[in-house]
Amino acid sequence: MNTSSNLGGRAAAAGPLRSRAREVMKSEVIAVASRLFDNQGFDNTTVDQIAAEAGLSRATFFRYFKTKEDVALDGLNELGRRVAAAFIAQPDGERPWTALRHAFDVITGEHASDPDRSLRFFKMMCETPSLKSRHWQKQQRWHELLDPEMGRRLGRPPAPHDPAAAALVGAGLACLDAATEACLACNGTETLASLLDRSMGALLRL
Amino acid sequence: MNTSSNLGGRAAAAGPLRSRAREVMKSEVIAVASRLFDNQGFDNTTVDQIAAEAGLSRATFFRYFKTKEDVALDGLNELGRRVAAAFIAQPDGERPWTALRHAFDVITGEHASDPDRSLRFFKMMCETPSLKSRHWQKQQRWHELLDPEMGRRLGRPPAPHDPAAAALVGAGLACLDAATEACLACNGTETLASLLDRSMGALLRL
DNA sequence: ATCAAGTTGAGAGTCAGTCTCAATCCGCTC
DNA sequence: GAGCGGATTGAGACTGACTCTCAACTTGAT
Repeated sequence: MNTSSNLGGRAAAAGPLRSRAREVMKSEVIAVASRLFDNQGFDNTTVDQIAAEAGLSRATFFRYFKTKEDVALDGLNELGRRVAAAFIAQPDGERPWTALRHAFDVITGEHASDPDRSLRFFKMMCETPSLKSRHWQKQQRWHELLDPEMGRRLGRPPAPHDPAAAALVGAGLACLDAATEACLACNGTETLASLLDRSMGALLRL
Repeated sequence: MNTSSNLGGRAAAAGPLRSRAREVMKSEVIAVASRLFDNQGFDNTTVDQIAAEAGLSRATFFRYFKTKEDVALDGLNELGRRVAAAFIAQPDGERPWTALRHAFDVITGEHASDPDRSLRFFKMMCETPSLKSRHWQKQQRWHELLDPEMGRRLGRPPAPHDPAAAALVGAGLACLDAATEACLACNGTETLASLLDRSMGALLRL
């Protein structure tokens, strides 16, 4: 239970760059927590337990993660950045909706690379309201990155408070959610990519 | 601080029908809480304070409302039911997207009937992540009512795990959110209805 | 060697939400 | 009108997430 030797060793190994050490710490905590979440469920795992098994104090845990949910959702920030980058990288000739669909291939690709892990994650999220809620919150922050590019692609004069760009991005994210739910409902027998094609395609013929 | 006289009086007045008394109690608590939220902000108001001012114990408060957020969002359940009813009431000849837009007039009407109160509510929600989060959760439950009707209107053979209906409803709700944000951003100078027209109209030409 | 800045653990405190238990209130029956 | 049974309440203990403060320690630069 005494963690000082652990901490000393880890800090020495991480050594030079503070930010690097921080990332190492984070991913170790995430690894420990993921195992606990898988074994006992998210709600049945306390922060004290994660902290104890990862070898840090509860106070330090909250210095690394704002909330318990954030341990499980750490990847979403970078994922959002990657989706935004992919969106911006789409050719200008592409229609906005199609460009957004292609940008989401960052996500479908992530799913395709390890469908089992992905499905387990979806399942945990659906069973855990607080997690789903926090997931949505983090996804909402993607708007900050995606809306401006969507506005640019719509090519309108920058209307003062035009909700069109935000509406399109929000609709895209809603399609993503619907596809995710469907993917979970059919237990992964259909790919996320094909379900997303159907979701976003359905909006083409309103 | 002693509330027994209050309670005795209220209970006696409510008398015959239990469920009626329950509604009266709820709306009184909501009134007290709304005042506190307006004056001090949502996060700065504790459940103990609401309970004390409304003349009931904290335990009883949680028998009436699952969470503190639910006091502020009590109306959403009935609002969802009304939107669903309006959606079902649209003529079958209407295109699904247009029918959904018209169903949302239940909400735009609510906004139009008291724009100031509505704007204050939007503002509190935007300033309070836990509230926004819970609002989204409650709105997600509208899917249960809206998706089947949307599926019916799409007139497809009931595909096993087709995400189309959920995607359309989710997209509609995203447009509603975008319109709400825009309405708050322009401080109510544009009506929610016109902003919703622009949001949902933008999806017609993808 | 030392000094300053950053990081940590310990521990107390706040608040939401759950649970149990005893007291009370209600309508009902005898 | 006395008592009975179900429902509602308040009191209070308890859990767990999250915040804050403070003293001890580590690290890197001097």
